Amino acid sequence: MSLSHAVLTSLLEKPSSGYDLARRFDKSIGYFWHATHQQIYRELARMEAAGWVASITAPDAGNTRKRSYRVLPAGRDELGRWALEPSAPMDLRDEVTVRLRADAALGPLGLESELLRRITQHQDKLQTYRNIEARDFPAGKPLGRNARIQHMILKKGMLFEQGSIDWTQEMLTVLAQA
Amino acid sequence: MSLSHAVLTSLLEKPSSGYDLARRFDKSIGYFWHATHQQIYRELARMEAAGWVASITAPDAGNTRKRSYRVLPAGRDELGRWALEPSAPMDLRDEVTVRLRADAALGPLGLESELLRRITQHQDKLQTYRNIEARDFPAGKPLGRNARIQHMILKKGMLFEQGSIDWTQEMLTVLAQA
DNA sequence: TGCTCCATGTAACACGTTACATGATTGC
DNA sequence: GCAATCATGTAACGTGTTACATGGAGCA
Repeated sequence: MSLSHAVLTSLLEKPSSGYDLARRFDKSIGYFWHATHQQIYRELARMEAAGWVASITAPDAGNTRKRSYRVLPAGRDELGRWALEPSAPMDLRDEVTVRLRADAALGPLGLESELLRRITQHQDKLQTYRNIEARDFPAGKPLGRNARIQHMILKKGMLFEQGSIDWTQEMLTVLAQA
Repeated sequence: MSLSHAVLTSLLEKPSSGYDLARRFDKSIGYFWHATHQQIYRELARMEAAGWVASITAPDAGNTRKRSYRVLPAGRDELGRWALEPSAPMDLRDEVTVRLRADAALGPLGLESELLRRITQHQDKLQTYRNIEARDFPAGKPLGRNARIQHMILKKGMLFEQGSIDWTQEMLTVLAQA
């Protein structure tokens, strides 16, 4: 698996506490790799035991338990090693396709409202990505290699959302025909 | 989760043995919902205990243990109930985006060959889908409601593969620029 | 005889989700 | 004082993966 490597990458970009990582996984990187805070704490504990990361009491901890994690050389090595492994293609397991197959097998169930709801969700997410794009990758500003890579990852999300909207709309017309 | 409901749907389309289901999940439906044979046997056992499906010794079992499963009314009801539940949006967790982020954080790692490999995989899958489309949904032939839904699901896969090819090619040009 | 495929299963483990617990800090 | 948020964690369970086991059938 690669949750640990996603966390390593995120930590490399910015040393953080588990809580901050969890919130970042709910925002930027997490749009592409969801994880709950329990998963993240578990991975951090494992990686610290493995010597991939180290933690100190966070500078802004005050009287709290807040800890700050950073990547150790062994973690960098592991991440570089892993990044070059061949990776499995993404699988597209979307519950809605199963529901549509069930609709086809059982007869019309009235999935239209669900599809409309999905379109709204995709539009919201697309707008979120567009806002991030406008903020982080403004048109006309020259970007470095890292920024261009990050921008492409964001674009992937935008393409996916737009494609989902278009496909769902076509699906609605199919359901509308008798 | 919904593996059980995916299996129910598949069984509804055609009563089958666990082995046959596993092979179908490796072909048609499985392009959109992967499952190993162990998962399927586990689900079948659970659903039989729950009264959603029933099994008999398969007609073509011979001296083997082969069993044939079919959906019971309780299973149909459950599937119809589930299909109208609101569903979570699909998450796009692609390992390659994590690897690219790692590349951005660590410096150029040489992911080009991996990306080229992915393009080939996406092209192969696209061709597979096109073959299925030519066989099951030939142009000019009028299709019923069910066939149109199945066709749309297949199209979703084709759109995804084509989008992945295009995006990966653009990503390669980004990596090629210094 | 030995090989491959058919067909089902057990066991162990890794990953993901949900519920709950604990205590400090911040803002009204 | 009270609620919300910050911050970390335990426990239980469900899902997904990997390795291995078992035995029949078909074929050279």
